[in-house]
Amino acid sequence: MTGTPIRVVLADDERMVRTALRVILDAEPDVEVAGEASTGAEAVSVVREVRPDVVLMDVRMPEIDGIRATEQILATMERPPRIVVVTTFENDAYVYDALRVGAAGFVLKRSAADELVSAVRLVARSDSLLYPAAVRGLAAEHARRRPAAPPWAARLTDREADVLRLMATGLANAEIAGRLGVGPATVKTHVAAVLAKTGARDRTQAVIAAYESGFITPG
Amino acid sequence: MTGTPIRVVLADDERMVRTALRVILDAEPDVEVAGEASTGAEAVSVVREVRPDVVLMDVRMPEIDGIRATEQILATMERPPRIVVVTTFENDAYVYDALRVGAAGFVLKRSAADELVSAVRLVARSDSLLYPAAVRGLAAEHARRRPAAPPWAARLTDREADVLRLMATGLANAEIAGRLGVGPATVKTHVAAVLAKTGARDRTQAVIAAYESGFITPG
DNA sequence: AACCGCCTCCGCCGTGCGGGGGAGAGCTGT
DNA sequence: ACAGCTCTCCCCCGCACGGCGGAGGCGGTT
Repeated sequence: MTGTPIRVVLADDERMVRTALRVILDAEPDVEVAGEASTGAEAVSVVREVRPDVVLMDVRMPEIDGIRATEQILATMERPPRIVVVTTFENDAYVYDALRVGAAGFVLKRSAADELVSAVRLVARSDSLLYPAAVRGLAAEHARRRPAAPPWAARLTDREADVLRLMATGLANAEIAGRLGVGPATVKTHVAAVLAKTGARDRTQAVIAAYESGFITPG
Repeated sequence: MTGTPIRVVLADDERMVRTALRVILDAEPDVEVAGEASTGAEAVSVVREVRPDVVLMDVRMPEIDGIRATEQILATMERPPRIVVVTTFENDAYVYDALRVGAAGFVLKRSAADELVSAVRLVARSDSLLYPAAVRGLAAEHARRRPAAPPWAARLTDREADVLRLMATGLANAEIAGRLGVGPATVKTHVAAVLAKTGARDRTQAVIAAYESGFITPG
């Protein structure tokens, strides 16, 4: 626990917010504020320079907003820091964009001090805890709301279509079986039927066919 | 801090996992394991009975899976507990469903002990920290939009990107090898790297990730 | 009744796949 | 000179996958 402290960079256009955050974080022995930035562009350069563990990034900032700054940092650095987006409103539309470009999480400005500190510690030393990369695919996931009638769709039975949809979410046969409440052998039968009817050689080709034909759609 | 302990219910079909979780949590003075369940149906009834603060819910369970158990608990209780989904794979498709039905978060089984404890404490006493209720509106509200650059695309090497593209056309390893003019063993190495970096369990999940992230597009 | 499509499940079996190592060559930046 | 990354290739191993054939039940159609 008493190793090197968690190095944090604060990016917010309001000085008051920055100092508030700094006061909170400086009170913690294992956290060190390594830099500050007041614009998105500044944030990018400061982060590149000091190479922190965590960045607290405001969404609304002049020149470049927090989203694009996040995007640039994650895209251009080889070992990028974990970026926590700081926002005022829970339903801020920016939040969704932040998640999509790869932010590790977000905190509300009205959060209690210890919640903020918890968040920093959490993202600093866990790359797989609450809502990781998976969330970023969520938007795409739920956009699958458009049946487009592929040529072979009519030939698939209801059950086979169910199985194909679950295959296209990356599930293994045993998992599909659990989901549908049937035995693994049954799933294998349906999978075989799907492969035959779609002309696919394996489940991967079947999933590709499902995407390409519009049977299922990405975001 | 020294009020009533956080009461936790463990739901997992494997006894070993349950005891492991129990050992970890019992070591914490402010956490108390109030009950265990080995099936989804049992989880629902146990949770109703002991009324815990937090439920650690496995996704894969007999009778009723963790998703439906979560759904039932949240739907039928007036003050439902916070439910943390426990999963093995970061990209487990169940995760999306878990979020949609209202899970508070999820942890990976390979997480460190203190990460688990942090997660329990976090969800127990914060309803507005990392990824709160707002995320659940994501599926409904923020259905479409462009995924932009996937966070892992930058981390793929040129060769790995080549391999992923060929994987996404349905080619087997040997075929990719022939296409790239290298040996099959080399392709296997690249495939393994792609799986690791995308968090995919097998080539099918990797291809799905490629589609969903916009790395490749249908048509 | 006879037929047929669909769903459910059971074996057996070969193999491609993915995890776990390791290793050498080349190239870059310090 | 050295570390670090990438690309190349090798081994062993366990297992999920997919191909094969077979079977029973159930509901429609003829």
